[in-house]
Amino acid sequence: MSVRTRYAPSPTGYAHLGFVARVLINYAMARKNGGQFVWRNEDTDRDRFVEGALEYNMKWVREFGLDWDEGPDKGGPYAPYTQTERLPLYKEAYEKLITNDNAYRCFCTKERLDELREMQKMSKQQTKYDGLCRLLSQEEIEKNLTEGKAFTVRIKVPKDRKIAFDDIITHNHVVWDSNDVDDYIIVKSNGIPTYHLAAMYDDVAMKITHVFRGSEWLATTPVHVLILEGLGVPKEDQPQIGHFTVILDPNTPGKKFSKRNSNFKIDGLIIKGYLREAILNYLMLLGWAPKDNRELFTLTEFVEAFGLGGMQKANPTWDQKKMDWFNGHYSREFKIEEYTEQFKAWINKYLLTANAEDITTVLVTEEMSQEKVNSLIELAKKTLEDSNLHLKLALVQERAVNFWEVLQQIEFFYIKPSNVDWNIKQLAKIQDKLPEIKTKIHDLLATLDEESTKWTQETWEAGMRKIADETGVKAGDVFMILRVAVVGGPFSPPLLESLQLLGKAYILERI
RNA sequence: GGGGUUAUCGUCUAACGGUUAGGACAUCAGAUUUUCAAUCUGGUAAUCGGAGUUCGAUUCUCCGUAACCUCACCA
Repeated sequence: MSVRTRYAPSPTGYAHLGFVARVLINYAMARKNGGQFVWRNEDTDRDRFVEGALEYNMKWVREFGLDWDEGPDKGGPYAPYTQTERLPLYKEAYEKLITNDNAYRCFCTKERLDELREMQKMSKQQTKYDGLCRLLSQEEIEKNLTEGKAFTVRIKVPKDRKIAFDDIITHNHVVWDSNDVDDYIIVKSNGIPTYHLAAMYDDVAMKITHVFRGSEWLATTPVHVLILEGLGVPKEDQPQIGHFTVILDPNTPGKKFSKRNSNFKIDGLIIKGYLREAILNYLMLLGWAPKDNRELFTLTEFVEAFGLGGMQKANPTWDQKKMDWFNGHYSREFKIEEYTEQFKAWINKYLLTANAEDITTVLVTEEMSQEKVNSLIELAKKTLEDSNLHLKLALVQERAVNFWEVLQQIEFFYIKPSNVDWNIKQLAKIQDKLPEIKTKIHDLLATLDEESTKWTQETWEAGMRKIADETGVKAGDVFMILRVAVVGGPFSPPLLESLQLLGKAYILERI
């Protein structure tokens, strides 16, 4: 039997990187085994439905280079792949469950349920349905039905039984006492099934062999086992189920990473100019590790190396430093032409198309104002026109973590630094000599003809060292003075190479 | 409170019941260097606690502890 996995999000919100991590596992499992990967649209919650969420989430998963074989957008042999288009199927299923006494209609009102729960909480009892409607006679049920009373359908959990399943990720044999399991509602009073019924029914109907889902589903797994049994699905036709970890936020220890952290927005890192392959690679290793501890994987290499044995049980914490390291690694691997193309693609595709809100939440920080962000975006447009862009990028490629940093590091090539900060540690002791040295550097460069053979880094360097001798300061300090004048601060790409690209007029204007 | 899951350096993790408990990121020191990086070399750093099984426990069992998930007509 062919391996089939699925990713089944509900279109109730916008995806975050946790989505991508989960798709990655399902995708790898299917691809590794030559099977199919299915996208199913679980839109049974009409109240929380968000228009456009499905399309948005699909678009971004695709941006990461992940694709699926069957889904609401492309159809397939088990269509439809949107649950609200499958309602008649579920109806048939739950009627069968009722007929076979695996489920029952519950006419309790929301108010009674709320009251019941309140009372149980107050008396520190387990909050659980009390089973009142289990007691209804056939006559009472018929009467309620003819009166048109609204009802939900609940799973009828048997008494005094063990319910067990084997988790294919944690490799646990998990056992529940059925008396601890609630009679969950599997069909709402509007006739639409809840996750429990719809997902189980569809996994079987779509011949899904392996279900990888979040650990939030572990607690309701006994319900799912019961539904599968009640539906009469033989063991060998049931999907195998595994629960995987959630990614934790280092800023709020022990808490799930949320989209509120802009680094976890699905497009947050992308807008900052991180590379897809780097993000993907980092995500692979959050929750999975190979026996040999290899860390660098392309998507195809990951698929090749993937195995259930490497799945982790404990929740990992996001480490931005490691994310940065991966991005630096992949950035440095590019030839400069490719790197330049990637940079331009980032500007065109992500930076300039991002909406104002995304820009603000992702790029504006304590250190960077909205005005600064806006001016850098203007700069980004300008770099697109620069035929010498690749020469500048070559100087910053190995020292920037992401493209947004690149932009900041090449800014001085285009814009004269507005607030030059001379108050730096290295120059603290020679503040009084600054004017003299600046004049000498200016003279040195001003007297050289840009067209002449003397206009070289060697000449500059020799001249700079001579100035150092004459004024009795360290050569490094003289270089630093020139650096601060030209760049505006103590950090820069290689100085002389930068000057060469800048040109004489621009240098003299600044020193 | 009930049920379930998890626990190795700061972080991600490796270790048929037998290793000086390994690697990566981070960190520290050194080399290189006109700055910052990058690169190279080296160092610091961990088995949650307590019993038990065993010749021997990071690994198996039990008891604690902590964290997470769940206890909705949400998924």
